[in-house]
Amino acid sequence: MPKAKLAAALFPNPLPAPEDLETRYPSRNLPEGARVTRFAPSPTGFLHIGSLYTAFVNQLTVRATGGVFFLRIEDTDKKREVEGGVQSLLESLAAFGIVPDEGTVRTDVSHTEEQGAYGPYTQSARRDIYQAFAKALVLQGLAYPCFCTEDELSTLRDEQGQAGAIQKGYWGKWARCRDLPVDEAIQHVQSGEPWVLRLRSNGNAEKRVPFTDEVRGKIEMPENILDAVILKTDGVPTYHFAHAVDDHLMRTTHVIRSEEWLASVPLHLELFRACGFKPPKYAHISAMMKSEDGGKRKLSKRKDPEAAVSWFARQGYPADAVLEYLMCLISSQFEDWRKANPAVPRESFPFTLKKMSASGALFDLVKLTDVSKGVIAAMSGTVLAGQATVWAREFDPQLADILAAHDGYLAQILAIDRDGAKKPRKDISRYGEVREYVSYFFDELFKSELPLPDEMTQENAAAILDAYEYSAGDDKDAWFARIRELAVRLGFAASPKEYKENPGAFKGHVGDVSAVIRAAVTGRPNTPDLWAICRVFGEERVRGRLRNAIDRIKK
RNA sequence: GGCCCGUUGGUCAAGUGGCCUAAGACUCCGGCCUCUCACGCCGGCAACACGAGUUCGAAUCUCGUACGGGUCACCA
Repeated sequence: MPKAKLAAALFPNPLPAPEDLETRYPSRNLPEGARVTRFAPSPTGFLHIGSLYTAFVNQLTVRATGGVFFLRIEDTDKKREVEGGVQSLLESLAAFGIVPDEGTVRTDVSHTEEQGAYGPYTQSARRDIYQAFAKALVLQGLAYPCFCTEDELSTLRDEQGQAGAIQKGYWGKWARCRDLPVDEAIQHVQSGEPWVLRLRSNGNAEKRVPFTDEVRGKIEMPENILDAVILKTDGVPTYHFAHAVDDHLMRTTHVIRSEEWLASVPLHLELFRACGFKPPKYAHISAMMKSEDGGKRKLSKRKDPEAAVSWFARQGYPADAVLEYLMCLISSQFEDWRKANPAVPRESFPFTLKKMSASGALFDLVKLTDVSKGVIAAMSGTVLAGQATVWAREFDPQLADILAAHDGYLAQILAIDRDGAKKPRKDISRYGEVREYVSYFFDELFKSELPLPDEMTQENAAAILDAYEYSAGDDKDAWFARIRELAVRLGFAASPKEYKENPGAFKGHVGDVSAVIRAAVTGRPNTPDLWAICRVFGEERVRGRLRNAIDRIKK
């Protein structure tokens, strides 16, 4: 039994039996049609907007079916691992409403723990499981140890590079260790030489393997012929092997991942077959792109700050806005649906993988901004104030201090033209804009300027401010009637229409008179409803601002 | 370079052989509403990558070309 000897030399330590693993992780008992999906990031501590998108689609796929969405940590490459990466990953995901049913789950802000019966969900803790299946492969002659060094491999690549149009990689006559006699292999192992384990591919490049991608439809590719590495020198599996073992044992039904994996499907299919597993369904989602120099390219972690979801938080885009935007990318029908169902949770949207676009979409910040304005417009003043305050505490401490000194004030300000309005204002797209939006309400931030309309002279402005008397008791109609009356008294038209009909007869119109008052109170040419603003200020502060403006003109 | 995927207005996209003189949304430009702005409403600009073929008929099917993207690691 030479193969058994090889297997024993390769794996001297006791390992679970594959059959036992099968019974330990039985088929899931789920309702008909329920799907099992997963999100499987490596813990680099950096959540890419594209990863969020993928995770989101995975979760969405499951929600309507009563299935399971789990999180698996792919930490098989210790070089890329980052301290605290898992924790920050979970936080980022949770902030965007991605909450797995199983796997490594956050239980509170400082603590994570595994949930579910198909664990461990962290690959570094599954070493024995991979090795058990790897050993079984060796026993069947479907895998073999390879002793080629990095140098040998790179000269192999050089030779292939010069050989022209041949398939690159470890196969055929290039696969030197493939046909190493078993005795020799055992000797190498026993002498302590480092080795990797490779799949002994029985693929044929002339044959084609058909499969169905859930978003792209039928695809045909040449069979895999590469003797891919499945166990690295340190005994840890490569992505490909871990994918086969984990997604089989965790009973994943749909592997939804980014497009870059499409090319390795033939390998994955061969791995599933070699292990005796039934392959899952695949869906490959196109990557998010960014336009540059007229072309498009993948959003890059290094070059594009907006590739990181943390960027959106810093800018103050509500997580909800990002998700709503992502929904637009997931299905073009979403916007219509949303218009018809403004308050329905997006999980209820009838979503299908098939409807997803097979081409990569440019990430459109302008569109996000529009969506975000809509999301923020739907918030009450109190809610918006709360969100903005939370944002400020993290990203604008000075603002946070000012807000804290005026408890409840921000909510009053933001309620203007918002709470109860049929057409709430849509001029804030990010929490980061709130500071500028409300600055004139706070004496600490107010810039005393007096932007007057083009035709308005200083004398006329002074006359208006001298004559104007603010009374906090007026309702909106009375308030405006007072301004109109003042306008007429000072030689301004009572309405813009009247002015337009006979411009020569007036100094201007009510709008100009209001503009002067607005400028005096707020320092700005445009604002939300001035009457409401003045109410929030209170009589004393309004009069104070008016007086200051007069002094300014007369100084 | 081999293999694979993709290509409808500036952007996201509907469209699965006749309903397409090609929908909708964002942007941009006009106008209306209006005390300003924002909103809202009305209108406008703007596209089937190219070439062959199949067909009575093609954005839609086939082939080729071009362009874009992915992949070819002991990274995922």
